[in-house]
This record gives sequence, structure tokens and C-alpha cells, in this order.
Amino acid sequence: MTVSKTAEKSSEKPADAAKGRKDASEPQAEALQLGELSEQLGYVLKRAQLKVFENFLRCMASLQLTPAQFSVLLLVEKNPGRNQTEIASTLGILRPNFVAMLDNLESRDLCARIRSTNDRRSHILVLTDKGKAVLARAKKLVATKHEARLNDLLGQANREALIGMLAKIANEF
Amino acid sequence: MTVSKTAEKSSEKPADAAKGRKDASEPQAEALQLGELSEQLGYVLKRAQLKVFENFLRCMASLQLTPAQFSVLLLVEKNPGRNQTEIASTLGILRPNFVAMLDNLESRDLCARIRSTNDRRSHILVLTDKGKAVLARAKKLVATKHEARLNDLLGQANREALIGMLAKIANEF
DNA sequence: CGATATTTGATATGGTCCATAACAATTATC
DNA sequence: GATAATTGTTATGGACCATATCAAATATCG
Repeated sequence: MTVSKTAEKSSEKPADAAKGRKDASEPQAEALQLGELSEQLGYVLKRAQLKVFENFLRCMASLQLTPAQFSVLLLVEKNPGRNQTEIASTLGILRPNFVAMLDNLESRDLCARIRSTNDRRSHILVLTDKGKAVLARAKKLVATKHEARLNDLLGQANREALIGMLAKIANEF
Repeated sequence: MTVSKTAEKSSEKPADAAKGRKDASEPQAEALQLGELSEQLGYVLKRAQLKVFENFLRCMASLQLTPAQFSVLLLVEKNPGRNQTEIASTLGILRPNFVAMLDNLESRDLCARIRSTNDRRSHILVLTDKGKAVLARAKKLVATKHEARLNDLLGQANREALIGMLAKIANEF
């Protein structure tokens, strides 16, 4: 799946569908049974991921950062001086698709491509001062408005357990 | 993100990138630090979801069913006699996008559209005999080859806890 | 050294999924 | 009975993903 750009309109709520479900009375077609679907790993994973990305975009509305862009800034900050191929492949982004993404970040003066002196084919990536500042603000927003919501919902211990299990799936499944 | 259709070529491994990382010696650019990324809910969720969908497609290769198609068959089986709007919106699929999906399933004789006698605008959805048979085989494949893998990886208790937390996120985040 | 192969960033292109607008047929509403 | 709403559908555009290909630069190896 993918991130919807417009973050504001959820348009179609997964469960509870088709009718506004007012009060009582009225013809009211009864709700559909999800059945085994609610136990399917892929189904619930996807739904959760969509909700999380949606919330992320809302939290980042003031900074106009998508999850993918945020991950690039984070990785470049943590690993300054790496080239496009290294950053992209670490994030699972194919090099051709990374070009437009960098064009965007560079045009907003958040990061910069610098020709490497060792290997004049490659572009070294670094965050600009503005990029560092924006990333700092983004981190705070994510921590206070996004990740904090998980604690409210699951509790600290469960949140950590969840992240751990997801990481294990991502790495070993 | 989305499901890659070709299921076989992972092409870009997320972590451990850019170099085959043979033994030792050689210039060997050291691995990048993921840093805070590995603690980001959205990042790890997305990565896990991709891996799970990838594995799902491999398990279903013999039946040629995508996660989305599987969910449609499951829902139609559980709720026979519903129309396209009801099934689609329950799954979070927009009606226009559901048309081609049904065209596909119907052309493979897995499900059928039946003009409703009550409301001649709507199409009632049902599984064909072949659809029921295929779905039965799909369920077994998913249970034995897909979901079972979660137990091997996390254990029964953790698996149930994970599904529960993801469902909670999907519904309440 | 020099020919060949490889790597890097980039472009072009096609596929899939997602979202909106609009339409004809049918039904609901008043 | 005129108007509004609903259903399935088509058309269309955007975002994301994947492959092939290219020029420039570098690496490899005879």
C-alpha cells in the first residue's frame, strides 16, 4: 500500500460501511461479518499500517513530511557522507525512484547532494542546516503526537513488545 | 505500499545493502546505522507488512490469489447476498476500483454478480462452486504455510497478542 | 597501458493501486 | 410526478514501484 497524500479525507471507513448507521428503526441493512478476516495477519497488518501512516501525515502536516521523507532525513542525519545508492538501498528504495525524492528534498533545501572527491560518480548526501532544524522539529512532533499515541493505546510495555515483534517479522519472516 | 506482483524477486533487501558483504578484508564500506528508524512504528510496520504480503503471495502462487482477492472471497463467503458497495466499502475499497477486481474474479469463475430482484441497480455477490473450492484450498495454504510461520517465529501467545494489538490500532488509532 | 566490465546517478517507461468526477439506470423522496 | 439519491461503471490522474537503458566515472584484468 502506500500513503495517501491528502491525509485529511479518510473517505472510506473499513468496518461499519455503506450506511451512516443513525439510531435505530429504518430498514438498516445489518453490519457485515468480518469472520476469519479479523484474524488474518496480512489484513490486520495492512489496516494498522494505513491508520498509522494516516496519523503520521496529520502530525506532520505543518512540516509537509511523508513517512518516506522522514526516514530519509533520519538516515542521512545518522549516516552523513553516504551516497544515494547506500541510503536508498538501506531503505528499500530503488535508485531510480530515489532521484525524484531527493530532487524534492533538495529543492526544499532540506538536504544536499555533494559530488564526492574520491569517486566523482557518486553524490554524497548531507542535511542542510534547515534540514537539521526541520528534522529536529519533526522528531518532536512524532514523539509527542504520534508515538505517544501508541502508549496511550497499548501501554509502554505492549508498545515495546509490538515494535519488537514487527521488527522480528520484518527481518526474519 | 503495495504488493509487488512478481513475488519472486525481492531485489532490494532493506537492511544490509549495496554490497554482498562477503567475508572480511576488502575495502568494505561498513553497514549503515538505522538509528532511531528501527524504533519508528510506521517504519517497522511497513517493513513487516511488505514481508508478510510477499510471503502470502509465495504461499498462494499455485492459486494466484492476492491478499486483496483473498479478503474479497472470504468476505463474500461469510456474507453471501450482499452487493458490491457493501463488500467493497467493508474492505476499504472504493467502488470504482472494485469493478476491475470483480471482473477478474468473475472471469476466473470464482464469484458471480447476480442482478438483485429487489433493487435492479445492485449486483448481489456470491461465490461459485469453484470459488468455494478455491477458497477452501486457499484457507488451508494460508493456515499451514503462512499463519503457521508466525507461530514458529513468535509463539502462539505472542502471535495472538500481536494480532490483537494490530486490530486495536486499526480500529482505534 | 588499454580494452572491457562495473558502478553511479539519471531518464524513460510501464504497471499497480488509490482517489475523484461524471454518467446511465434505477430507486427513493417529497 | 419532479427531484434527489443510490448503484455499478467508465474515464482519468496521481503516487508508488519496478525494469531497461544511458553517459560518466571507475574498476578490473590481460
